[in-house]
Amino acid sequence: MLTIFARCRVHYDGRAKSELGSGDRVILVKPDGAFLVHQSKKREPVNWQPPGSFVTVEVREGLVVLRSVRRKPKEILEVELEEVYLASLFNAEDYEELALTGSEAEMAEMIFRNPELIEPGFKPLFREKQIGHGIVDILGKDGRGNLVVLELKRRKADLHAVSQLKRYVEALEREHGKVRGILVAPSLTSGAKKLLEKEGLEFRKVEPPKKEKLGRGRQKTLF
Amino acid sequence: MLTIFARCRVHYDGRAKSELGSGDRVILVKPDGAFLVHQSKKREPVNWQPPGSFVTVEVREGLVVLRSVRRKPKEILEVELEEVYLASLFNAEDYEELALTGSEAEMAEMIFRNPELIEPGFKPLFREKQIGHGIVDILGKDGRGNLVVLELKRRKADLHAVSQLKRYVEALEREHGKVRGILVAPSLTSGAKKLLEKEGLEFRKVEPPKKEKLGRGRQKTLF
DNA sequence: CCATGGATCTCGACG
DNA sequence: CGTCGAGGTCCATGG
Repeated sequence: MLTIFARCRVHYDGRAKSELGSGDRVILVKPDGAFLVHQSKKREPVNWQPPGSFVTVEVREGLVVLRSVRRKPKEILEVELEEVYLASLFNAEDYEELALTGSEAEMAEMIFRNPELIEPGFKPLFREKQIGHGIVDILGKDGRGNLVVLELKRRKADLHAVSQLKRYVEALEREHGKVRGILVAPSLTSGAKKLLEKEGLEFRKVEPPKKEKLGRGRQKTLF
Repeated sequence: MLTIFARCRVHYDGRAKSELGSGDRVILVKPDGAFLVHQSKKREPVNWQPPGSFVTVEVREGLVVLRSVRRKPKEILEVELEEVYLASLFNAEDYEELALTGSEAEMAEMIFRNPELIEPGFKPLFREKQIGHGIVDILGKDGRGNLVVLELKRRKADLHAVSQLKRYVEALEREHGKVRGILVAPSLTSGAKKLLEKEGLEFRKVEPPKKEKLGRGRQKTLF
């Protein structure tokens, strides 16, 4: 990894186009082609290039210019180095992957193992099931044999989540009869609650589970 | 800005929970409280804390531990430094803001200045208009006096965009009569096209404009 | 390659 | 502060 502290200008053209005037930034170039330009504020880089991009260095009018090019979509990022304060190369050895818990995927596993979290008699049948217009989180049946669609959210559900659920319910109702739609989340925004009620959809309060023992991130390759 | 190259372990608990075993990473701590841990791959930090978090340093069992705490939601990030290869402090002076063109906001401006991009006789009336369930990009009327909702996307529109548009149309049709919904984007995904047609919604191909002369980012405060 | 949807999304705007 | 939606979103997963 190459890290540079420098006063620089940045030019980007691709999906959009941007200019950034002269100022001090941290530049990070990763071996996979990822390229980051960070100002002294915010979590997000002010400019960047994703992994798979290719870096070159050239001198233009006495200035060193870093140029990162991405194919498909065609994007070009150029950093004019006006004054380099420090440049360092870091050969990072890292064989570890992040192990994370509390995801929506774990909510789904929990519901499959414990369907009464939704309601007594609920039977989950499919996971990530492709239907007419989209991919349903969980498709199952209730105690009376009605088709039930679950839309899971690991955090507070908003209007978008309700629209998503409604789209699935309507797609399924074209082939089957009445279909129940249940939004499963820790909570709802005020607007989501209003729309949910108006559309005749349901809500179950469920928190994403946090495992105590976190496996290695590699575990995911075992499935 | 503080930058550290180190072999470290990372522990996070908050909205989710994660563990990252020992390996070499770049750690970036910004004066606004943003805290980033980067592995040698990907554009995204493997662990982070957003701006507004507070960093402390402590020594635990002979190891230096960086601890970043966020209030609301309560989140804790801890980095155990096992071996520090380099640590540097960079006093970055930067008064420039990014000037970006090609955004959805600029698509909207273009349509207000040039409504026939949608169709002859179209009259845009409101921008970012709050309606029953959400906020409409552009609300206007067509040549025959019908209410028209535009949903703009700066890139290829997907199923999600169609659901959004449909939600707006249905909310408006509760009060007014027939309402036309038009998705305005450079292109559509296959699934979006199918759903759009089934729902009786329309599509107009429009590319986000790229300005030639980019103003300072500050310009946005003038509106 | 495209399509789909999650994310510790982040970020800005508005009420 | 919560709600809402954009984003050069990035990213993994399937077809």
